[in-house]
Parts: sequence; structure tokens; C-alpha cells
Amino acid sequence: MDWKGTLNLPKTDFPMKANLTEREPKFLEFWEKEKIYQRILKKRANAPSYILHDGPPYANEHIHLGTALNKILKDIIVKSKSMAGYKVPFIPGWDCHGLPIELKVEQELGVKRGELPPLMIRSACKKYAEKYINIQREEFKRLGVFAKWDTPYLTMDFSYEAVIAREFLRFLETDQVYRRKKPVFWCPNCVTALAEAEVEYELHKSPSIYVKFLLTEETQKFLNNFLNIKIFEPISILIWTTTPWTLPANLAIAFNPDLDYLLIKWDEEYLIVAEGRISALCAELNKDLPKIISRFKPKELENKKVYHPFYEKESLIILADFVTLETGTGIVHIAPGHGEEDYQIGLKYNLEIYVPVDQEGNFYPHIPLVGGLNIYKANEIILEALKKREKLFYYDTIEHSYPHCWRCKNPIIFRAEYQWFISMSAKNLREKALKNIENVKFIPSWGKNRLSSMLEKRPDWCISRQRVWGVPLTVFKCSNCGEYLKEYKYYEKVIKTIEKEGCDPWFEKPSNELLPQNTTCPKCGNPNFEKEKDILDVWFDSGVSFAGVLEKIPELRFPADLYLEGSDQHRGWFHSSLLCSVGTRGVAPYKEILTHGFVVDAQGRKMSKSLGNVIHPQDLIEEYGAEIIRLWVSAEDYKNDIKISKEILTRLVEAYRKIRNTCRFLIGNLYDFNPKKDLISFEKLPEFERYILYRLSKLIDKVKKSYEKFEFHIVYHEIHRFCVIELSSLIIDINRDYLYCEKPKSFKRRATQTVFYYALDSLVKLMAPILSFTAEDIWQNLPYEKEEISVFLTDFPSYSFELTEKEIQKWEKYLELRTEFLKPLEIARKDKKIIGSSLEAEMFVKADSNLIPYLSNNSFWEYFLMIAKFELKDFLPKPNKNKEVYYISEEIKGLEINVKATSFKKCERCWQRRPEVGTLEIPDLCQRCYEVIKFL
RNA sequence: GGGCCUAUAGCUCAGUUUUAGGUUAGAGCGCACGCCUGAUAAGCGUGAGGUCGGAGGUUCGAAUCCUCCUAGGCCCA
Repeated sequence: MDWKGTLNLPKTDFPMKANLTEREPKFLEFWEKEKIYQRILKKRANAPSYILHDGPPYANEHIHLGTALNKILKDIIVKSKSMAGYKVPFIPGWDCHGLPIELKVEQELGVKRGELPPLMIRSACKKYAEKYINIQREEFKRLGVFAKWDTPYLTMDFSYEAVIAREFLRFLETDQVYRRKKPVFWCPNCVTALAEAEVEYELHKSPSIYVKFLLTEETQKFLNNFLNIKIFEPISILIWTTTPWTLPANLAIAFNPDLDYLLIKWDEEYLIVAEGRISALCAELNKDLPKIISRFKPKELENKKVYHPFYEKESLIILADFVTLETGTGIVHIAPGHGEEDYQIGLKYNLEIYVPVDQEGNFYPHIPLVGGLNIYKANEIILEALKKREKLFYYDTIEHSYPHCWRCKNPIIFRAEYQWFISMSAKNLREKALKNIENVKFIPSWGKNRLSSMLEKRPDWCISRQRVWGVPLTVFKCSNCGEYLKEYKYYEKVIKTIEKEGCDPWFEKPSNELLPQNTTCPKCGNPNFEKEKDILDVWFDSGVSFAGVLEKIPELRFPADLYLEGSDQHRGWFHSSLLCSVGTRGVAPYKEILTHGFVVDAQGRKMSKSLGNVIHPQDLIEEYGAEIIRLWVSAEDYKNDIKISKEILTRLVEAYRKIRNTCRFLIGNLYDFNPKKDLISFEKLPEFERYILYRLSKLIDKVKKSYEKFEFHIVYHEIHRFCVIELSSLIIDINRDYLYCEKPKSFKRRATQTVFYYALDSLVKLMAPILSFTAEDIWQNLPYEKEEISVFLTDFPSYSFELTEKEIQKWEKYLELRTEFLKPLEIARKDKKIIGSSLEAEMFVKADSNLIPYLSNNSFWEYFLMIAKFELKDFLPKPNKNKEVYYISEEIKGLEINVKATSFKKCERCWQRRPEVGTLEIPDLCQRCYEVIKFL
């Protein structure tokens, strides 16, 4: 007789194989069609809101794993906060302006900067950004991310552009903006400023010259005194440079305050150089060691003077940390208009940002000696002049890495141009920003230190760019007296225009059409004005998103609860947002900042084309499904670098299957269970079932707390572990007999189903923020009536199944004992080969008195160990070594175990070995099954 | 070169700070071996894996505190 038909075997259509790649789109469709995210928001309409403000990704390429990771983390938060009872309106955004797109567009059109009218470039840029916004939006959606995809914020929206301009004007009218020269990369051939991204480094042959700067009489007098020497012959300070043409712009020479310098006599000349360069110089200049007169620290020389090598003027001696012993003489010639470091140190010493070179690389006509000459021609003239005046100590040429223009491939120069700045000090922006982040919570906590140390050191913010794809610096300048209009009243019309038509009118309309009628200069009364040509740094665009989004959209709120980005954004968006917000609102735009690391390969190295270790999310979706990417995001601790590799993914797929299959088993065994009628109250449940439910409520607590703390890897680990241990290994394995073999409506079976019901209900909700597709899949396959049409409309479970401390301890002891009992069973199976299934085993146990209370219920242990017979004995007879196992526990003192094969016959229905099998009316069956069969 | 951060079994993570540094360092997976064949491209069990990146130091005692080094990441120069 085949008894299988009399069993209550699991039934479900929920497939074991996830087939994620194929099935995921169906759930996406379901969410979209049923407007699930909108429904969630509607359901939480009156709930307290949680504002996670999306940092806008740049719309110029497909998403990569980093962008995917970031958005999935945000999605996990949106979903978990929502299921924890908050209203979470999530407005995605895109950063649209800026150089990378403008460059890409120029490249695609095959034009150089300035070759096309700004409006044409701008329109092409807009199209380009739109294209990638649409691509990225679909890619984000494909990952299962919930958001208001139909109403994102774009920094190129007219309304947003108007906000950018308005916020800039707030800085302007509060006197936090100023204009000053600053060196930038400059291509004299293309007659344009270059961004760092437009610079290529290539080998270039330059002059290498050592130039003497003669001490002034006063300085020499001081030095004689200072070093206690008497030298009346000329003393010179030796510097090294590869750009003789910057010497006309020289305003200072810099020593490193920490280095030692020497006064030496070399070829009858008195010179000053760094001690650490002497031997290198001897080799380089092919000279013998000099005679050393004196050694000194340069601090005392600060603010003393030397003579310019060929102009009738003086140059200042200053101190600068960036001077090194790597090359040259340890003393650096400073031209603040022609180098970044020169500029910075120039600001410190209040030097002029002096630029004698025009935009095409020619000296202005009035400059002595080199006026009107191109810088390369000037190099020759300057060399001649130096020789003539005996200021050239040594001349050579070197080949070194030098910046070139990526378009015309010519060498470029550093040249100061007027730029706009937001002052860190005018209105105490730095101090205010530092003060405000004290109230911000950082995860991880070191983020605060990182952000504040950047704020402490950063220079004034250069916000102007000489480009067209962006929001203009809306400033009018009086054409007569040069006065800038600062009051907002002059700009209301411009802002309104931008709101309606975008920024194009600024580029095409004359200023009198943008200004209010009859505007005249408040200073000189002149009616004509010039528009500023530069545009704003894109970091300003996204930096004011609190104004363009949080303040603008009614369901949002300023400040936000959370900003969540990669750790690079300490210098980026966290930073610019803070400055913009503090500078105009006086407070930080966020209450909490969460940062994640970067995606790296198995060895912890960054992903790069050259290393060939780049993994694309698109490929992973195709091979594994988006769900596995989501699981990966959750499983890794994002506070550090986040590794990804084939092995990691394989492990995750396996873990995924375990979770899925466990749920499948629960579903399959609840096909005839109606929670409304069949649920058994916790108090009435048997002990083991109560213990599992207690463990379940511990899991729920832990998982909910971990979501709150944004520790998603804990969520993943806990859920997975619960499926493996409490469910699969314990209650499913042990109670399977009840499910299959007892009467369908029996207490034992319903009790087990009750546990299954709670476990499944909890798991599906707890996993939903991470395993969104699978949770929805499970939800749709629940065999009983559902409270909502989507799992995302439900709340996290809040069951609390408590046991007394005594009960908990007892069960921990039971499990400890169980582990010990399984060991001799395994020996019986593997070594002695006397049993296969544990059901074939009989176990006899001798134990110390302290263990007796746990072991006195024989039938419980038969059930709990799934064996044929368990007996507690006072004494164990000598075992037959071939046919029995005798085992003394090492872990639990005083526990001796004897295992042998049972002689009981197997019940053909439930496969248990029972003494009564063969003695009943139906000899195939055990007593229990006999009764069940009779009942059926 | 500077600032910040990271380094625990093959993999992913606990344990380290603020409940004071304390006996043989934990979990799950994977692996090996065995079992089951009524979750079956499933399930159960047992076992082997770590000088806690390296070297010093503090201490009776350190994965945990200090110093240095190595490798890697982010941001600057």
C-alpha cells in the first residue's frame, strides 16, 4: 500500500527556482501599474515624515555599481522607514550642468570652445543630460528602487535654475561674494581657460636655469649681523626655474621655514642654498663641493628684500611649507599670477596677483624688456638679460612632464584671471559652518572630523567658471564706473525670466532688457550695464538643493533628516550644501549624514579600466538579477570599502536560495491554514513552538533595531541565520512529522502551522526593504487572505513572544544537549555504519544529577532528536564495540551516551520506528498513523 | 607628500569604543565526509579551517591600549 497519499504534503505554486532575471520585470510592472509607492505615501499621509534627500547623480553616463549601491541603500531606508510607520516622500534628482557634459557635447559636435554660439551648445547639453536622465531613471527603476520617478528634480529645470540664481544673489547682497584674480590653466593658443579635466601631461623640453637674486644692502647687513660674519662682497640667493618668462612676474622668493640653509662660497661667489640640495647640485651642475661659510634657519630672513635679477625693483623673502628638497635649490621663485601655490602664498603675504601676460601669451606692451613678446621669445630675451647682468648661475634644458591642452596639444600656462569667490570669512561662514555641524549626527562618526578639518583649511570658494553649460552668475556691472549692482531689486526681473524661460535669455538678451526699466547706476547714474559672462560652479547648483527641493516641495521639509552619499562627498555635496545653507539660512540642511565607501574588487583595489576589474550592474542584472545586487548591498558593511567578486556573488546566491526555499516550505505547509480561525494562542502552544516564537520575536527586535541604525548587514545575517537554524534545522526538521503525518486539523499540526504563519509573516515583511522582489513574490503567493495588496503597504511585525528567564535557560540547555547527542549519532552513522537516518537509532544516556531534570522526559527526547527510543539510565552496560557507540561528552561533564540500532519496525506511513508496528490491525502502521488513517 | 579611514577563518560578518583589556577568538556560508530521498537542480548531521595585516611596546594578561611599518580606499597636494 502506498501511504503517501494519506499525508499532508506541502502544496504551493511558489517556484523553488527564482528565475530572477525573468520574473523581476513582472513585479516592476505590478508596482508601477498598482502605483504601490503612491499608495504607500497615501496610506502614511498623516504619519510623521522622514525626509531622505537624494543627492543628484551626474547625468552623463550609465549607472555604475557605486551609483547602484547608493540608490539601493537609499531605497532600503525609504522602504524600512515607511514600514516602520513613517511617511517617506523620496524625490530623486539629477545634476545636469557642468563641464563633463559640455566637453562631451563639444566632442560629439567636433567643435572647440567658442566655435558655436552658447545657445547651440546649451541646447545640445540639455538634450544630452535628458538622454542620460532617462537612461539612469530606467536603470534605477530596474533595481527595484521606489521613488517619485515622474516628478524628479533636475538642476536644469527652469524653476531650479531660478533658485540657483536666487541663492547666489543672497550671497551677493549679503556681501559674501567678491571678485579677484586667481591663476587657472590657460591655453594661449585656444585663448581660453582650461579645467583640470582638459589638461594632459606630456613630456616637454624646457630651459632649466639657476638664477641669482642679490641681497639688498639692508638684508646683507642683517645677515652679517645674524650670522656673525663680515662679508662685503655681493651675496645672492639661488633659485631654480623652468619658466624664465615668469620672472618678470616675480614678486617674492620662498624658503621652507623648517629646512637648514647654507651660505656658501662657490667659484668666488657667495650664494645661499638649502643644505639638503648641496650634493645634488654638485652633481647636476658638475661642480666641486663649495666652501661652507655658515648654516642658518631662514625664519629671520622673512620679509627681508632681495633685488629682482633684471628689473629695478625688489622681491620679498617669504616662508612657505610647500618648498621641498626634491628639485632646485630649496628656494623657490614666486609669481602669484602664474602658479597655484604661488597664488596661495601670495594671498598670505598680501602680494599682488600680478599678471604681465595677456590672453594670447604675449607680454603687455608696457612691460619693460619683454613688452609685446610672446612668452617663448621672452624666454630667450630674459636669458640674455640674465647673462648680461651676470645673474644666470647655470643654464641647461630638461625634458619633464608638462601640462598640455587636450585640444590643440600645445603646452599651456598658468595665468591669473578674474574669478568670483564666496568668502569664508566676510560673514564668518567658516565659523558658522563648523559650529553647525556640531549638531549633525555622522555615521560613521569620523565623518564629522573629516568634514570639519576640510572646512578649517579650505580657501575661499571659487564659484565662477568660464563656460556656458550652467547657470550664469547673474551680476550687472556699470559700464561707466564698474560698480556691481548688489541689491535684489535689480534682479527680480531676471529671476522671473529664468523661471519662465530658463537661462538662455541671460546669454542672448542685452542687459537693459533684463534689468528693470530705467535702471541707473546708484553710484554714477549711468544707465548702461554689462552682464557677467561666467557661469556658476556646479557644486553650487547641487549645493542649493535644500532650497530648490526641500523648501520648494510641500511634502518635504528643511532641514532634511538624512543625506546619504559616498565618502567623497565630504568635499563634495555635504560640503557645498553646508556652505550654501549656512551662508543663507544660518543652519545645516541636514540632521544626519551617512556615508558609504567605494566599490572595490576581491583584492580591495578600486575598479578601473586599466586594471580590467570593472563589474557593471547591467551585467549582474542579466546574470543574477537585481535582487542579488540588492542582497549584496545589504550584506556588505558599507562603512568600509565594499568588495564585490564572483565568489561573493556565488555565496549570496546560495544564501538567497536558502532564504527563498525556507519561505517556500513555510508557504507550502500553510495551504490549509486560515490564520483567522486556526491560529493557536501563544499560551496554549507546546514548549518548543513557544521557544521558536520567542526566538522569532528576538529576531524581529534585532532586525528592526538594525534598520533603525542603518546596519543592513546585520539584518541580512540575522534573517539568513534564522532561516538556517531556527527554521530549517530546528522546527522544520523536527516538526515535519507533525505536518505530514498528523490529522490535518490536529493540535500538533496547527501548532506548527501557527509558528510557520508568524515566521513567514515576519520574514516577508522584514526582508522586504532588501529582498523587495522576493518579498513581493512571497506576498503574492501567501495561501491565506492578505491584509494589503502589496507587502510594502504593511507595517513591520510587532509580535512579542516572551518566555521567562527560566524557560529560556532550559531551552538553551536543551539545544546544548541536542548538539551533544547528535555527535554519537553521527559516529553511529559514519564510523560504525549501524544507522542511516536518526530514526533508526536508540539512545541510552547516563548523566550527572544536575542534568537529570533536563533528561527525564524520554518521549520528548525521542521527538526532539527524531530517534526511535531514548532512555535515561542509572548505569550503561558495556557496549558491543562493533554494533554500538559509546560516547563520553567532552563539552558537557558527566554525560555518557550509548547509541545502537533499533529493532523496532518501520511504520510505512511515517517512517518512524515504533515497538507496536506489526502488531496492529494494519501491520504497516504505528499506533499514531493507524488512528489517523481510521479517522480519514 | 598631507588629512581621514580600513585590515578577525576560503567568503560575508560578530567580538574592540562608553557596562572598565581576562580562561581553549565566535556565527552563517563554502569546503570535506556521512545521511536522507515525502522541501529534491532540495533537506539533515559531523568535521577540518584563524600566530585576529606585520613588528615592537605597556600589562600578571591584548584581536581589544600605545608606537612604527606594510597593503588598500576616499579626499587633497
